[in-house]
Amino acid sequence: MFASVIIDQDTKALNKVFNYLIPDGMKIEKGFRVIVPFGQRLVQGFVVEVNEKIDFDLSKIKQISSTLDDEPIIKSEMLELMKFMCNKFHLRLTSVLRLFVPSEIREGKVKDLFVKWASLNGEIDIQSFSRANVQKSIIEELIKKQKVLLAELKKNFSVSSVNSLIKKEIIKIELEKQIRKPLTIIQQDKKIELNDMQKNAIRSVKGEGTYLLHGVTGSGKTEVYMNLISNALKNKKNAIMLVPEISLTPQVMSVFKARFGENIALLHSSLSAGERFDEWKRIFSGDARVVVGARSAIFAPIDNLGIIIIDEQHEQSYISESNPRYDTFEVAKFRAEFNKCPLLVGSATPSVDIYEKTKTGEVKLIEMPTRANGKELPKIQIIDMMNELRTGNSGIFSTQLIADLSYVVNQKKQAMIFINRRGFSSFMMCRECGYLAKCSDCDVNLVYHREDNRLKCHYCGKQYRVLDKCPNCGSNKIKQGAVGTEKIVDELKNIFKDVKIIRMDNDTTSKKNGHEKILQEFRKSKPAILVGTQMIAKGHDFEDVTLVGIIDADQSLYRGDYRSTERCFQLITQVSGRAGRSQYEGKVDLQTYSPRHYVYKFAANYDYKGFFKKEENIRKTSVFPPFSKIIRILFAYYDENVVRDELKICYNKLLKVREKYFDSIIYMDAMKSPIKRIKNSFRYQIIVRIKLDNSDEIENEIFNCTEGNLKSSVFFEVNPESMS
DNA sequence: AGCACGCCGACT
DNA sequence: GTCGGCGTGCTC
Repeated sequence: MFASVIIDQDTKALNKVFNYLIPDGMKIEKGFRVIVPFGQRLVQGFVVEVNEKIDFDLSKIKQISSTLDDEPIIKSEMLELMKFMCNKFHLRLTSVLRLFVPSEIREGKVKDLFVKWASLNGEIDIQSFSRANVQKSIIEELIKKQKVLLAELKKNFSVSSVNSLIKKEIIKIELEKQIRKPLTIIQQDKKIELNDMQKNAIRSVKGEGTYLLHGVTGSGKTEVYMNLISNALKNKKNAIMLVPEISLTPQVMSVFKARFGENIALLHSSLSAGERFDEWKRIFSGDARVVVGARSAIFAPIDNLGIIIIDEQHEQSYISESNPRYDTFEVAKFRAEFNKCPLLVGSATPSVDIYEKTKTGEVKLIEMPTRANGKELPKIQIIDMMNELRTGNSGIFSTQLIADLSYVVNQKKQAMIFINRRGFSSFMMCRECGYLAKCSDCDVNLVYHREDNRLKCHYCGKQYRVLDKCPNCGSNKIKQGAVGTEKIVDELKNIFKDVKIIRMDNDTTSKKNGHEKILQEFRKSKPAILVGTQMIAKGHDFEDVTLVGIIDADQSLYRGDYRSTERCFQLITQVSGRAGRSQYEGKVDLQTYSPRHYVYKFAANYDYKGFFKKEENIRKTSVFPPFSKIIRILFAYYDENVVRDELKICYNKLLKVREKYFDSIIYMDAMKSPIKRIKNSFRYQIIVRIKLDNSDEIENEIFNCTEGNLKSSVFFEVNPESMS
């Protein structure tokens, strides 16, 4: 018998299977990890197939050295998924396989955790310890308690006495496997009476297929999810639920823990290696039947799925931005089809892409148009910042926002100020000559961070000392430019002297539990103003927040990205949802320099359908996704000439493809990437926009043009989230 | 990825 | 003469 093995080394050259002979008597199945001789050394690999015959020169074949598993670590569903993902996203076999097995397991560095119990090894004659008093009392303790934790014994008596008793084999040690449980707040499960809208939603999800739950903020989507998961469990099936990393807060987790208890496994980025290892094994062994986690939890080794749920479907984080790049929705759809179970995605602001699919019937639409508590959504006021300028206010805050903030402060309530950037101010710029401080390894401007008074590169993390003189012209008029969270906090502190003003962004939450600490502090301070980036927009219910200010709504709008309007709409809706969650009425002040843009009118009226219709129309006439496909091929290498040459080779091949599909290719061009250099690699890219008919075939032909023996790293993306 | 093989310059 | 630089190519 022969085994087809994928070598666990993520290189272009090893992106294929190697055949090995299975030694007599060795148990090998699909999905086993094995050690095989490879060249001059031994390497780890994954068995993906077992065959009787192979198409390979038998004289060159080697034997498998050993196995690492006695049951498949990769189940057959995942092997199918591997093939699907390699095709769909043009990925390497190994990079996909590595997604399925957490590095803690793959590298074998993390082991099961054991606690050591000490007990007496048979009958002991206590009289024989006349001289050794400590040892005597240890034995007395053990007679009394039978079993004592070794660590406790060592702490309460003396380490050396305990050790000598172990050496004399008077004490025996037993190992007990310990499961490392991620810390969660224990909370009582509140059974909530479902309303008709929710009951209807639950009833609508029946049988295979993809469903979109479009429910306004506060319509009670989470209850719907939990009921559907309960139903799956009742039917002896398992479930996966994905949420954006950012909303995996202890609060959210404790709600699920309260409902599903020991059945649940949590997977997210702040687990320790040991916790992740144990959670994964609990899922693998079938002990955990509900997996709740961020993007990568879709690869959880759980079978017999009864439902897959993706919450906040529109979130960018579901499309992996770094390698391997994949779209979680497509993976979830594959797994749902494989398990013949429903896939439910939910959002208050679905992506244009998925909503379009409800029109074609590919996705079934379920609507929850009203809030569960019957409260009105907060009123959104559009504030024209151009008008502020005309009336002589060139500050960050409009007079309206200041007035509303004062009101909130007087009422001892809370407000949130939302801003799109981090850092004190974006860039350091010389007012004399226009010099901008840049990173030496990346083609990006450095960002000033006041907390540690340094300049940082947000792409490679390199840090620099602050400039006091312009290195170009020597002037000392080198200053920060645009507005960031720190600047806003400073200005607010000037206006509201005795009010608690809290900042929350990437910098202040980077420490462990930093997130939680800030939110707790905010929760107990009244009045208070919380200033933050995207992360304040997600899933926190603060009863006393009655005002939300959006400082620079336009930020996301004019970036030349076809998705920027939809993002802007999502952001406003999302942030607005933070105001007036309880009995108090909420208000949103939306500051913009382009108040007449259609996105604001629809957003202010919470008119998703109206927005979708307008946006759909624009995308259709301009032939942008979902009515076309955008392919981006990025080349990166440290030698600029090499990248350019290799890009040219690829482009020349592409010209032939364009000739062949002339009517289908709307646009094709090669250029420098907007960020020309990252981590000392020069970045060049080709953008191709193609019509939808035949697009899979054309996509594959385009992909083929990128293959060949190239020095550059090549990244191939369809409808990328970002072009930089 | 690693490791061998191979082809050129520097030197105990 | 040889030692060692790294560019190229292969690993069932």
